[in-house]
Amino acid sequence: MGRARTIDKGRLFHETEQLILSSGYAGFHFKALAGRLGVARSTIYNYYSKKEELLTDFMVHLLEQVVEKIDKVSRQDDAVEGLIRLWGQYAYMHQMMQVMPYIDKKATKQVEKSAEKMAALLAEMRGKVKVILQQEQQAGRIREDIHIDTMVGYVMASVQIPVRQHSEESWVEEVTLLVKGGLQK
Amino acid sequence: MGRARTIDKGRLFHETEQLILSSGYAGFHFKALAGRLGVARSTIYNYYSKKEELLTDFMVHLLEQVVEKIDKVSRQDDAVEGLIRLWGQYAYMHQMMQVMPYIDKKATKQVEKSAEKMAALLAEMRGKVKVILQQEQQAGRIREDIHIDTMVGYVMASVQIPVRQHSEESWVEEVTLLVKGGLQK
DNA sequence: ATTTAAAATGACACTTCTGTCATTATAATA
DNA sequence: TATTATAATGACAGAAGTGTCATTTTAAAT
Repeated sequence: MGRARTIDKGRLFHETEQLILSSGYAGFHFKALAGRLGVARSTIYNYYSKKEELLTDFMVHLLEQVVEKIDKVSRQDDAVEGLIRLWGQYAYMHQMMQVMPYIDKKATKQVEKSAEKMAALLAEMRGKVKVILQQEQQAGRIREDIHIDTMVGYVMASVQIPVRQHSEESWVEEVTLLVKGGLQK
Repeated sequence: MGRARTIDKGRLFHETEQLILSSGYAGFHFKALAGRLGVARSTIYNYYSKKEELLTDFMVHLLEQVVEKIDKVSRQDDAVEGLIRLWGQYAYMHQMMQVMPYIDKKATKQVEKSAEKMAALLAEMRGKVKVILQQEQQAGRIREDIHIDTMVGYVMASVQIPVRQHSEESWVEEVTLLVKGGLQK
């Protein structure tokens, strides 16, 4: 019994993502979110009592998705290409992550907890990339004259290479060539 | 005659930069800025009547510096290494640029004008990097099987490889090796 | 049809940033 | 020392976001 809910976590997350991508952290507030959802602002407080809680909860959700996919990638044949392909799919994640530093992590206990989880997931992500590169090193496919953490940073940074003048597939192809072989002939 | 100014554009720019680097766009407002400068908030309005004007004016200033330095780099022996070294010096510029999308560019005519100039300077920057890469191609030092714009994006993205566990010099060295030669042995 | 539990809502008080302006302070000049 | 031009300041009104709560709406159960 009782009245049926008009919004669910799925829509909440989807509109949160869209709002941040279009307006950034400064433009992310419950008034704008309510407008997108077609409900009154106060309605959102029935789901999350602070915008920081909604945001960090969503971020954790997003990172968990990506970490899971990295696991699949690491079991693939060409793991480096797999990573680049994953970056292509989650290119917007990076933009989402950039709002992290501005979140007041001490807003509530819940936020604090989610923030810790986010940090842990990001570390896990870097760790998994590192393992992949080390596997490639052992297979003799990757150089050993450079600090492994620099190479991890290098692979992670490639997510930011802008695309989208050609197809996503050709982006993956070209970026993989560059990350593996560099600029040189 | 008249009272002497207590702040100048140099300090204004410096504190603007520091404030954005530490608090992002959300934390950039005249109250915080006045605190850093040690003056009343209303004092800043004697210099800039909108925060968007101050911000865009500063951005133009910053971009002009970098564009000028790219010119020097392009006349260097190893231009690609020169670019990476420049990225090392201006690593924070990228973080500054990320606030651009959130600026209300129609705040005033002045802001509109500066925003146009910023876009032009960014395009000029990319253009200069492109020319450098084309020169390297003609010298036979760089591959020709990948869209030039993808390569420009690749070089620009390398600014985001995190450093700073080792020295800045070893960052330049390692990142140059990676950008030129990739991960492969 | 009535009851009821849960969800949605609008109104209210609060906080923070914005932009202006009359007043006050100060350095140079007469 | 008195004058004057310019800079700095605090106070004010306004705009926008936050979080709460009493009231209203609605779907299901009786």
